[in-house]
Amino acid sequence: MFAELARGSPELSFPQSGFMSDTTTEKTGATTSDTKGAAPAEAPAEAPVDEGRILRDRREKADRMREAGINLYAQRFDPTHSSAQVRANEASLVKPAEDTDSAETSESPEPAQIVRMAGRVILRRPMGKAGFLTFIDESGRFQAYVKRDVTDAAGFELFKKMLDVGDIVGIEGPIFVTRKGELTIQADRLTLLTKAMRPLPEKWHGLKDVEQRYRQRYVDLIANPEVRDTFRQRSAIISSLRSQLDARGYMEVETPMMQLIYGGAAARPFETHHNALDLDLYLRIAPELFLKRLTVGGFERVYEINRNFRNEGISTRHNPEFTMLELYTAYWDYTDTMTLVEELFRKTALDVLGTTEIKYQGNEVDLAEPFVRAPILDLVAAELGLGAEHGLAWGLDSLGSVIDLCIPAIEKIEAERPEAKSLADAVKAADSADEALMHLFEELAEPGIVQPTFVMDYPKSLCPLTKSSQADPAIAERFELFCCGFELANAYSELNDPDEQLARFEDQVRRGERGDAEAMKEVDHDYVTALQYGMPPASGLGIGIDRFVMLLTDSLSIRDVILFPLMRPAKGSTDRS
RNA sequence: GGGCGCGUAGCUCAGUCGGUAGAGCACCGGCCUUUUAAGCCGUUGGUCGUGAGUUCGAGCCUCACCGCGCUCACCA
Repeated sequence: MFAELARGSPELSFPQSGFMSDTTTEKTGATTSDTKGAAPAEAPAEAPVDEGRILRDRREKADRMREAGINLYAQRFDPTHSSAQVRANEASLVKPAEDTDSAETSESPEPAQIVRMAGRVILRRPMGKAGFLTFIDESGRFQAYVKRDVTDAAGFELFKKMLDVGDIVGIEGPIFVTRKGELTIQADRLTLLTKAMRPLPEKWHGLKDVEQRYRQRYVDLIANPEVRDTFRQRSAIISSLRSQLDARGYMEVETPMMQLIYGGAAARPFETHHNALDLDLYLRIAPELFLKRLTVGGFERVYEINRNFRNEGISTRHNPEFTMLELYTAYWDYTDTMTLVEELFRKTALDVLGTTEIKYQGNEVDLAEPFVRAPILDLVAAELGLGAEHGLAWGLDSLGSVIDLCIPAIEKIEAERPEAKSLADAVKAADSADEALMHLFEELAEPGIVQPTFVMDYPKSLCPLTKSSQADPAIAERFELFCCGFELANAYSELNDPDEQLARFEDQVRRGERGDAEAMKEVDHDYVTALQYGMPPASGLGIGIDRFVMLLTDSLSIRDVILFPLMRPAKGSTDRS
């Protein structure tokens, strides 16, 4: 590839270099005035008043450049090297002799190789008849050296008079090393590729304002290199998961995001409407019921990585649209899925970070260690100090038995920990014994789980899509993976008995009628029909991709791993856009 | 939705006791042919989130509202 780079060839194309080009002049000149004239008919000619002096200056400068025949928005450019490629090939690219005078004597044994690079100018250091500019391309920063004696006249004029930090430029010339030892491209030719009309954030503090970073992520990405790294890692994580699943024989599918009946999770949906069919639809809260229909159809290993939408509050761990990996494996139960999760997490960390040792907000976790497997009730009993023969069980008829077992221990805890106040009240106010115990788990045990832990064996009454255990019918074969204090995955052995599924759906609808906003509103009869055709025993898994990315990138907020998190519209004067 | 905090120049931030708004960088002008946040000299730039109120006088005090962050509730 580099061999094609004609050594010092005069024919290297420089498509829009034409400061001097008459045709370019005419064309851009005409375009400019036409554009102005053709603007929305009665639109006021003046730009918005609040633009500020810097923006007005930039506009006036752009007008002057257009009048001089400069194309502010070039058609194309052919970079031969990224900054990373130049660094990787330093030995073969750097001019043999640094002595600039000898170049004039035309005796240089080998003409230096000419390269072309492109990127956004982030620093300018003019020094009279020469100067440096630092630019970034996707692989990093690099500097160019501009000098009146070597740079084309139009390029030098551009650098001296018109170039702004933020502009995107193309540079052509040989690579050399400066006296201070920095790898540099000598700009034999310098061309404007895109004019920036707005200034970049301050050059060493960057962009700090969190709100602006989220609202204008493009600026955040320019100004904060570590943000680029985070989103590169996010992409690499998803890519790693896909290749692992593909290698294991899973097929990626897409199922409906607009659904007539929503299901597959306990959550409130977004509502929308199809005009032509005059049909009310929901944005999906989970793809589960459709993916399982596919296992009925004979696809034994399927997965989907895509968005779900839940009409709930926003927090550092919740965005209304979030990305989930959901997969289903025929003939497995939830213990097989536990093994899969461990292997997926390990391999992804290795692929993306090169290690299984993770630091998250001060916690250290090694994914190479076997994940703990712990029944919920054992964790609750341990927190309450009840010992091995704790007597806790799912499906107890009365709340009274839970109260008898737990309240003495809870009261002791409340006395010791002020933040645990009202725990006893919450237990007494629960709708069922199962909910009381789940509440105890969430309050007492869940926040303290740092090492990766499969919390397993949930109450059947709260898991309408999960198959029960043979050993104890009150137990649902379900686990959730917790790590560093938050939930990362949820999985179970799938309920595939159509009669039982119908009964559980009907129970859900009754709950909804009693006022549970997160229960199903309507039985999905087609899903029951699918089960009647026979679904193989199967285990399903959901991994919250955003949270997994948070864990691997040490991000405190889900908004730091979602490119464009949902924000309220900016109103009034805080609107900077 | 509740609680706490924040909002000042394009960016990062000061702003005392209520006395009429500042710095650095950026911008603009000048000098400078291997710099490194280049340097030197000189300018310019403000609806102090919005709107009321108190006051002779409000960036500062009071109230309401808007937006953001953290947190609680809810959830994955």
